[in-house]
Amino acid sequence: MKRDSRLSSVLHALLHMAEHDGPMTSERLAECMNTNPVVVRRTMGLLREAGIVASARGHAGGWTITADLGILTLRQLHEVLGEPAIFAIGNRNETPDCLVEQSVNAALDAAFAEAEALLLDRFADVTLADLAADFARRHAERRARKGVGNAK
Amino acid sequence: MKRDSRLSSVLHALLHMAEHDGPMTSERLAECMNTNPVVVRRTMGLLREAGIVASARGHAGGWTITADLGILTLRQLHEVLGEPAIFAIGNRNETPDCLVEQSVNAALDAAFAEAEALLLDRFADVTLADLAADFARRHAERRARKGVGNAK
DNA sequence: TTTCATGTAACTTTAATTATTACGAATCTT
DNA sequence: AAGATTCGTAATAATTAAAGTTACATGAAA
Repeated sequence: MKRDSRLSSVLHALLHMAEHDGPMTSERLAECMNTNPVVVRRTMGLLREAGIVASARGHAGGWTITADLGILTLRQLHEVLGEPAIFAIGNRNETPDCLVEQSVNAALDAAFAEAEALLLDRFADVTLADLAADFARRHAERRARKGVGNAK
Repeated sequence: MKRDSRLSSVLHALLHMAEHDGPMTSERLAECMNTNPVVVRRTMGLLREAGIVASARGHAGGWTITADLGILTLRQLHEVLGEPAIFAIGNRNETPDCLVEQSVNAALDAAFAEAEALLLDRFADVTLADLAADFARRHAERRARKGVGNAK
Protein backbone atom coordinates (compact mmCIF):
# COMPACT_ATOMS: atom_id res chain seq x y z
CA MET A 1 0.00 0.00 0.00
CA LYS A 2 1.05 3.52 -0.50
CA ARG A 3 1.02 5.70 2.53
CA ASP A 4 -1.57 8.45 2.72
CA SER A 5 0.34 11.73 2.69
CA ARG A 6 -2.61 14.09 2.45
CA LEU A 7 -2.29 15.38 6.01
CA SER A 8 1.32 16.25 5.35
CA SER A 9 0.25 17.85 2.07
CA VAL A 10 -2.49 20.04 3.45
CA LEU A 11 -0.27 21.23 6.29
CA HIS A 12 2.37 22.15 3.81
CA ALA A 13 -0.18 23.96 1.67
CA LEU A 14 -1.80 25.83 4.55
CA LEU A 15 1.54 27.10 5.84
CA HIS A 16 2.53 28.34 2.41
CA MET A 17 -0.84 30.05 2.13
CA ALA A 18 -0.33 31.63 5.54
CA GLU A 19 3.01 33.04 4.42
CA HIS A 20 1.52 34.37 1.22
CA ASP A 21 -0.55 37.51 0.58
CA GLY A 22 -3.74 36.90 -1.35
CA PRO A 23 -5.07 33.69 -2.83
CA MET A 24 -2.78 30.96 -4.12
CA THR A 25 -3.79 28.98 -7.18
CA SER A 26 -3.92 25.19 -7.27
CA GLU A 27 -1.18 25.44 -9.84
CA ARG A 28 1.20 27.25 -7.51
CA LEU A 29 0.39 25.03 -4.58
CA ALA A 30 0.97 22.00 -6.77
CA GLU A 31 4.40 23.33 -7.65
CA CYS A 32 5.25 23.79 -3.97
CA MET A 33 4.37 20.19 -3.29
CA ASN A 34 5.57 18.58 -6.49
CA THR A 35 2.19 17.31 -7.49
CA ASN A 36 -0.72 17.98 -9.78
CA PRO A 37 -3.22 20.86 -9.49
CA VAL A 38 -6.13 18.44 -9.63
CA VAL A 39 -4.79 16.60 -6.61
CA VAL A 40 -4.57 19.91 -4.79
CA ARG A 41 -8.17 20.79 -5.66
CA ARG A 42 -9.42 17.41 -4.56
CA THR A 43 -7.77 17.60 -1.19
CA MET A 44 -8.35 21.29 -0.58
CA GLY A 45 -11.97 20.76 -1.55
CA LEU A 46 -12.42 18.75 1.64
CA LEU A 47 -11.02 21.63 3.68
CA ARG A 48 -13.37 24.00 1.90
CA GLU A 49 -16.35 21.84 2.84
CA ALA A 50 -15.17 22.08 6.43
CA GLY A 51 -14.92 25.87 6.22
CA ILE A 52 -11.17 25.94 6.68
CA VAL A 53 -10.34 27.48 3.32
CA ALA A 54 -12.26 29.27 0.59
CA SER A 55 -11.79 29.08 -3.15
CA ALA A 56 -12.53 31.55 -5.90
CA ARG A 57 -12.60 31.00 -9.62
CA GLY A 58 -11.39 33.14 -12.47
CA HIS A 59 -8.77 35.85 -12.54
CA ALA A 60 -7.11 36.47 -9.21
CA GLY A 61 -8.87 33.37 -7.94
CA GLY A 62 -7.37 30.59 -5.88
CA TRP A 63 -7.33 29.41 -2.29
CA THR A 64 -7.36 31.42 0.92
CA ILE A 65 -7.39 30.43 4.57
CA THR A 66 -10.55 31.28 6.49
CA ALA A 67 -9.88 29.37 9.71
CA ASP A 68 -8.06 30.70 12.77
CA LEU A 69 -4.66 29.05 12.68
CA GLY A 70 -4.40 29.39 16.45
CA ILE A 71 -7.34 27.05 16.86
CA LEU A 72 -6.99 24.69 13.93
CA THR A 73 -5.26 21.47 14.98
CA LEU A 74 -3.72 18.55 13.16
CA ARG A 75 -6.45 16.39 14.61
CA GLN A 76 -9.18 18.50 13.04
CA LEU A 77 -7.47 18.22 9.69
CA HIS A 78 -7.17 14.48 10.10
CA GLU A 79 -10.91 14.35 10.68
CA VAL A 80 -11.62 16.60 7.71
CA LEU A 81 -9.65 14.23 5.52
CA GLY A 82 -12.09 11.50 6.52
CA GLU A 83 -10.07 9.94 9.32
CA PRO A 84 -8.09 7.69 7.02
CA ALA A 85 -6.69 4.44 8.39
CA ILE A 86 -3.74 5.15 10.63
CA PHE A 87 -2.09 1.75 10.68
CA ALA A 88 -0.45 -0.20 7.89
CA ILE A 89 -0.59 -3.32 10.04
CA GLY A 90 -3.84 -5.02 10.84
CA ASN A 91 -5.81 -8.12 11.49
CA ARG A 92 -6.11 -10.70 8.80
CA ASN A 93 -9.85 -11.05 9.40
CA GLU A 94 -11.81 -8.53 11.44
CA THR A 95 -14.71 -10.83 12.33
CA PRO A 96 -13.37 -14.34 12.69
CA ASP A 97 -15.34 -17.33 13.89
CA CYS A 98 -12.15 -18.93 15.12
CA LEU A 99 -11.68 -18.34 18.85
CA VAL A 100 -7.92 -18.38 18.46
CA GLU A 101 -8.10 -15.58 15.97
CA GLN A 102 -10.49 -13.68 18.22
CA SER A 103 -7.87 -13.71 20.96
CA VAL A 104 -5.22 -12.51 18.54
CA ASN A 105 -7.46 -9.73 17.26
CA ALA A 106 -8.38 -8.62 20.77
CA ALA A 107 -4.74 -8.30 21.78
CA LEU A 108 -3.73 -6.44 18.65
CA ASP A 109 -6.80 -4.22 18.68
CA ALA A 110 -6.13 -3.16 22.26
CA ALA A 111 -2.56 -2.17 21.47
CA PHE A 112 -3.55 -0.32 18.32
CA ALA A 113 -6.38 1.48 20.08
CA GLU A 114 -4.00 2.83 22.70
CA ALA A 115 -1.49 3.96 20.13
CA GLU A 116 -4.19 5.58 18.04
CA ALA A 117 -5.57 7.45 21.02
CA LEU A 118 -2.13 8.77 21.85
CA LEU A 119 -1.50 9.83 18.27
CA LEU A 120 -4.79 11.68 18.05
CA ASP A 121 -4.10 13.39 21.37
CA ARG A 122 -0.76 14.58 20.05
CA PHE A 123 -2.44 15.75 16.87
CA ALA A 124 -4.89 17.70 18.99
CA ASP A 125 -2.02 19.39 20.81
CA VAL A 126 -0.55 20.96 17.69
CA THR A 127 -2.16 23.98 16.05
CA LEU A 128 -1.30 25.41 12.67
CA ALA A 129 -0.02 28.47 14.51
CA ASP A 130 2.45 26.22 16.33
CA LEU A 131 3.72 24.97 13.01
CA ALA A 132 3.94 28.49 11.63
CA ALA A 133 5.97 29.53 14.67
CA ASP A 134 8.27 26.56 14.23
CA PHE A 135 8.76 27.53 10.62
CA ALA A 136 9.53 31.11 11.60
CA ARG A 137 12.15 29.84 14.03
CA ARG A 138 13.76 27.63 11.39
CA HIS A 139 13.69 30.51 8.95
CA ALA A 140 15.41 32.84 11.41
CA GLU A 141 17.99 30.18 12.15
CA ARG A 142 18.81 29.68 8.53
CA ARG A 143 19.19 33.43 8.03
CA ALA A 144 21.47 33.58 11.05
CA ARG A 145 23.62 30.73 9.75
CA LYS A 146 23.93 32.40 6.38
CA GLY A 147 24.86 35.67 8.10
CA VAL A 148 22.07 37.58 6.37
CA GLY A 149 21.57 40.90 8.15
CA ASN A 150 24.90 40.72 9.98
CA ALA A 151 26.61 44.06 9.56
CA LYS A 152 30.22 43.44 8.66
CA MET B 1 -1.75 -0.45 -0.42
CA LYS B 2 -2.95 -3.47 1.41
CA ARG B 3 -2.40 -3.70 5.11
CA ASP B 4 0.28 -6.06 6.36
CA SER B 5 -1.47 -8.83 8.30
CA ARG B 6 1.50 -11.09 8.81
CA LEU B 7 1.79 -10.43 12.54
CA SER B 8 -1.85 -11.39 12.96
CA SER B 9 -1.19 -14.45 10.79
CA VAL B 10 1.82 -15.76 12.65
CA LEU B 11 0.11 -15.29 16.00
CA HIS B 12 -2.85 -17.24 14.75
CA ALA B 13 -0.55 -19.96 13.41
CA LEU B 14 1.55 -20.19 16.56
CA LEU B 15 -1.49 -20.55 18.79
CA HIS B 16 -2.94 -23.29 16.62
CA MET B 17 0.42 -25.05 16.73
CA ALA B 18 0.50 -24.68 20.49
CA GLU B 19 -2.90 -26.35 20.76
CA HIS B 20 -1.85 -29.15 18.46
CA ASP B 21 0.25 -32.25 19.14
CA GLY B 22 3.08 -32.81 16.69
CA PRO B 23 4.03 -30.80 13.62
CA MET B 24 1.47 -28.98 11.52
CA THR B 25 1.90 -28.81 7.79
CA SER B 26 1.84 -25.59 5.81
CA GLU B 27 -1.25 -26.97 4.14
CA ARG B 28 -3.16 -27.31 7.40
CA LEU B 29 -2.02 -23.94 8.69
CA ALA B 30 -3.06 -22.39 5.39
CA GLU B 31 -6.54 -23.86 5.83
CA CYS B 32 -6.78 -22.41 9.34
CA MET B 33 -5.98 -18.98 7.99
CA ASN B 34 -7.71 -19.14 4.65
CA THR B 35 -4.58 -18.65 2.67
CA ASN B 36 -2.02 -20.46 0.60
CA PRO B 37 0.63 -22.90 1.87
CA VAL B 38 3.36 -20.97 0.10
CA VAL B 39 2.42 -17.83 1.96
CA VAL B 40 2.62 -19.78 5.20
CA ARG B 41 6.08 -21.08 4.34
CA ARG B 42 7.33 -17.66 3.42
CA THR B 43 6.21 -16.11 6.66
CA MET B 44 7.06 -19.03 8.91
CA GLY B 45 10.45 -19.17 7.26
CA LEU B 46 11.29 -15.87 8.94
CA LEU B 47 10.35 -17.35 12.31
CA ARG B 48 12.51 -20.35 11.61
CA GLU B 49 15.50 -18.12 10.89
CA ALA B 50 14.88 -16.51 14.27
CA GLY B 51 14.77 -19.89 16.00
CA ILE B 52 11.13 -19.58 16.99
CA VAL B 53 9.88 -22.56 15.01
CA ALA B 54 11.44 -25.53 13.27
CA SER B 55 10.39 -27.19 10.04
CA ALA B 56 10.82 -30.73 8.80
CA ARG B 57 10.32 -32.11 5.32
CA GLY B 58 8.84 -35.35 4.14
CA HIS B 59 6.42 -37.67 5.85
CA ALA B 60 5.28 -36.46 9.25
CA GLY B 61 7.02 -33.20 8.50
CA GLY B 62 5.69 -29.71 9.13
CA TRP B 63 6.13 -26.91 11.61
CA THR B 64 6.76 -27.07 15.34
CA ILE B 65 7.30 -24.39 17.98
CA THR B 66 10.74 -24.29 19.56
CA ALA B 67 10.47 -21.00 21.48
CA ASP B 68 9.19 -20.59 25.02
CA LEU B 69 5.74 -19.07 24.68
CA GLY B 70 6.06 -17.48 28.10
CA ILE B 71 8.93 -15.36 26.86
CA LEU B 72 8.05 -14.76 23.22
CA THR B 73 6.34 -11.37 22.79
CA LEU B 74 4.41 -9.67 20.01
CA ARG B 75 7.24 -7.19 19.76
CA GLN B 76 9.81 -9.89 19.05
CA LEU B 77 7.60 -11.26 16.31
CA HIS B 78 7.18 -7.79 14.84
CA GLU B 79 10.96 -7.53 14.71
CA VAL B 80 11.34 -10.98 13.20
CA LEU B 81 8.95 -9.94 10.43
CA GLY B 82 11.37 -7.16 9.57
CA GLU B 83 9.72 -4.35 11.50
CA PRO B 84 7.31 -3.47 8.71
CA ALA B 85 5.99 0.08 8.51
CA ILE B 86 3.45 0.66 11.24
CA PHE B 87 1.66 3.71 9.86
CA ALA B 88 -0.46 4.09 6.77
CA ILE B 89 -0.09 7.87 7.05
CA GLY B 90 3.18 9.60 6.40
CA ASN B 91 5.13 12.52 5.12
CA ARG B 92 4.92 13.39 1.49
CA ASN B 93 8.69 13.83 1.26
CA GLU B 94 11.04 12.55 3.95
CA THR B 95 13.95 14.85 3.13
CA PRO B 96 12.56 18.15 1.90
CA ASP B 97 14.57 21.26 1.15
CA CYS B 98 11.52 23.40 1.89
CA LEU B 99 11.67 24.76 5.44
CA VAL B 100 7.90 24.76 5.65
CA GLU B 101 7.80 21.09 4.90
CA GLN B 102 10.58 20.45 7.38
CA SER B 103 8.41 21.96 10.11
CA VAL B 104 5.47 19.83 9.04
CA ASN B 105 7.58 16.69 9.00
CA ALA B 106 9.08 17.43 12.40
CA ALA B 107 5.64 17.81 13.98
CA LEU B 108 4.23 14.69 12.38
CA ASP B 109 7.34 12.64 13.03
CA ALA B 110 7.26 13.53 16.72
CA ALA B 111 3.66 12.43 17.07
CA PHE B 112 4.23 9.22 15.13
CA ALA B 113 7.36 8.42 17.11
CA GLU B 114 5.45 8.64 20.37
CA ALA B 115 2.61 6.49 19.11
CA GLU B 116 5.04 3.95 17.73
CA ALA B 117 6.93 3.75 21.01
CA LEU B 118 3.71 3.15 22.88
CA LEU B 119 2.59 0.49 20.44
CA LEU B 120 5.90 -1.37 20.66
CA ASP B 121 5.78 -1.16 24.46
CA ARG B 122 2.35 -2.74 24.42
CA PHE B 123 3.58 -5.38 22.02
CA ALA B 124 6.42 -6.11 24.41
CA ASP B 125 3.91 -6.56 27.25
CA VAL B 126 2.07 -9.42 25.58
CA THR B 127 3.55 -12.91 25.43
CA LEU B 128 2.24 -15.78 23.38
CA ALA B 129 1.41 -17.49 26.67
CA ASP B 130 -0.87 -14.55 27.48
CA LEU B 131 -2.69 -15.06 24.21
CA ALA B 132 -2.96 -18.79 24.81
CA ALA B 133 -4.44 -18.10 28.23
CA ASP B 134 -6.91 -15.66 26.74
CA PHE B 135 -7.90 -18.25 24.20
CA ALA B 136 -8.38 -20.86 26.95
CA ARG B 137 -10.63 -18.42 28.80
CA ARG B 138 -12.73 -17.78 25.69
CA HIS B 139 -12.91 -21.48 25.02
CA ALA B 140 -14.15 -22.21 28.52
CA GLU B 141 -16.70 -19.43 28.22
CA ARG B 142 -18.08 -20.78 25.01
CA ARG B 143 -18.37 -24.24 26.49
CA ALA B 144 -20.17 -22.81 29.48
CA ARG B 145 -22.59 -20.87 27.29
CA LYS B 146 -23.35 -23.98 25.30
CA GLY B 147 -23.89 -25.89 28.51
CA VAL B 148 -21.31 -28.50 27.61
CA GLY B 149 -20.44 -30.51 30.68
CA ASN B 150 -23.46 -29.22 32.63
CA ALA B 151 -25.14 -32.24 34.15
CA LYS B 152 -28.85 -31.89 33.68
C1' DT C 1 11.16 -45.49 -5.40
C1' DT C 2 7.12 -43.37 -4.51
C1' DT C 3 4.93 -40.11 -1.66
C1' DC C 4 4.86 -36.31 1.24
C1' DA C 5 6.39 -31.98 2.69
C1' DT C 6 9.31 -27.95 2.75
C1' DG C 7 12.26 -24.19 -0.04
C1' DT C 8 12.13 -20.72 -3.38
C1' DA C 9 11.93 -18.18 -7.54
C1' DA C 10 8.93 -15.97 -10.72
C1' DC C 11 4.78 -14.15 -11.79
C1' DT C 12 -0.10 -12.60 -11.09
C1' DT C 13 -3.69 -10.56 -8.51
C1' DT C 14 -5.57 -7.26 -5.36
C1' DA C 15 -6.09 -3.04 -2.90
C1' DA C 16 -5.02 1.56 -2.01
C1' DT C 17 -3.02 6.06 -3.05
C1' DT C 18 -1.66 9.36 -6.31
C1' DA C 19 -1.40 11.25 -10.97
C1' DT C 20 -3.35 12.55 -15.39
C1' DT C 21 -6.63 13.82 -18.94
C1' DA C 22 -10.54 16.06 -20.36
C1' DC C 23 -14.04 19.12 -20.12
C1' DG C 24 -17.56 22.03 -17.83
C1' DA C 25 -18.63 26.24 -15.09
C1' DA C 26 -17.71 30.56 -13.13
C1' DT C 27 -15.20 34.94 -12.86
C1' DC C 28 -12.41 38.68 -14.23
C1' DT C 29 -10.27 41.77 -17.81
C1' DT C 30 -10.38 44.21 -21.97
C1' DA D 1 -19.19 40.13 -25.60
C1' DA D 2 -14.70 37.63 -26.10
C1' DG D 3 -11.11 35.55 -24.15
C1' DA D 4 -8.21 34.15 -20.56
C1' DT D 5 -7.99 32.35 -16.00
C1' DT D 6 -9.13 29.26 -12.43
C1' DC D 7 -11.82 26.09 -9.91
C1' DG D 8 -14.97 21.54 -10.06
C1' DT D 9 -15.21 16.99 -11.12
C1' DA D 10 -15.63 12.68 -13.54
C1' DA D 11 -13.13 9.05 -15.55
C1' DT D 12 -9.10 6.73 -16.18
C1' DA D 13 -4.26 5.38 -15.66
C1' DA D 14 -0.02 4.81 -13.06
C1' DT D 15 2.25 3.47 -8.92
C1' DT D 16 3.17 0.85 -4.98
C1' DA D 17 3.08 -2.78 -1.63
C1' DA D 18 0.93 -6.94 0.08
C1' DA D 19 -0.88 -11.37 -0.81
C1' DG D 20 -1.78 -15.19 -3.79
C1' DT D 21 -0.43 -18.61 -7.33
C1' DT D 22 2.30 -21.64 -10.21
C1' DA D 23 6.12 -24.37 -10.97
C1' DC D 24 9.70 -26.99 -9.77
C1' DA D 25 13.70 -28.40 -6.90
C1' DT D 26 15.16 -30.66 -2.49
C1' DG D 27 14.98 -33.74 1.13
C1' DA D 28 12.88 -37.32 4.29
C1' DA D 29 10.07 -41.20 5.33
C1' DA D 30 7.32 -45.33 4.19
